[in-house]
Amino acid sequence: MTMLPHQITLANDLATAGHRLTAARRRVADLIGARDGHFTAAELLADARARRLKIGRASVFRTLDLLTELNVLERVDLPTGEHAYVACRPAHHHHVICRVCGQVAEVDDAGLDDVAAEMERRTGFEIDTHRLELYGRCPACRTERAR
Amino acid sequence: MTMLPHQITLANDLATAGHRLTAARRRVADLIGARDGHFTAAELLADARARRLKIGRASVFRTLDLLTELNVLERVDLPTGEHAYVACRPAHHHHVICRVCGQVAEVDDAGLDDVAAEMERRTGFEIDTHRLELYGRCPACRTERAR
DNA sequence: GTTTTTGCAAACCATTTGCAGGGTC
DNA sequence: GACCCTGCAAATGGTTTGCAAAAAC
Repeated sequence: MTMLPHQITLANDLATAGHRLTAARRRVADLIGARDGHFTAAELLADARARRLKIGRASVFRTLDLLTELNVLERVDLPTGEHAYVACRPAHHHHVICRVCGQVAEVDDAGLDDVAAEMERRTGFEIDTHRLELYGRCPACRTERAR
Repeated sequence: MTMLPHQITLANDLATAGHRLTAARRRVADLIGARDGHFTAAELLADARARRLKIGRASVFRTLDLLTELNVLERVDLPTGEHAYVACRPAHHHHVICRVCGQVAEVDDAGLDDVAAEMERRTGFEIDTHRLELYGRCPACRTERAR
């Protein structure tokens, strides 16, 4: 449930997982670190262009995939249908997403397992995974004028 | 938590919501009714072609959007990243999706609200929506050989 | 008759892939 | 030096759009 800078971690994770620490990857990691909240591949690409960084479209996608595999990035589907990514620690589970500013907070299961168990009981399904995404307004955006 | 035939409903809903009940829409509704579990736009299109029904690609997408707006269809994002649709009642509920056969069961909140409330408390966010998708194996696929 | 829908094809957008050159270990 | 990674541009796959003809009300 915290929002930490991840850029250092990102680069590290790449290196330690037996992947080469290249300029392109470092740039993508920086761009991600410079953002907070969720972001799409397109936004990252735009950021890169804005900063006049030379990164190929494909490399951005490839790096995003790689980081997702390493579990330092997670892909979420926004209610709009867009695919976004959020940086997060490799254990954690669910995301609360601010629909005003895009800020993301992480929360642990907080009893969700029990709910899943209950649903398992009711449906007869054997449930092995679940995805929960919550949307609302972050503390900052809440106070900012009733709106 | 049931799986009912929806085709009749689908057509009805269209008509009563001030939309024209056209051949194309009726065909899409039939195709949806003939499926159980989730399906993608592409699958529906394939079904139509298989049955030699004349429906334009665009009409399928347009009808799908329309039905989604009417809340008789819901769009879910499979873990694979695919977009699928499931027919369902226009109330708040969640889906349990069988990863073997694609069968979908509906469940109501079963205590999720409390979990959400807890997460609200912990993060300071004001949560107004959530999406939960559960994946596993349905009763039928469970019994079908340990696998 | 007016307004909504359709089907088609082209347009679009996001993501992927093949490949030759360049960088990293 | 070997292998991994990059950038590019072209290919792809899914979804949308513009428009004139056709259907619904």
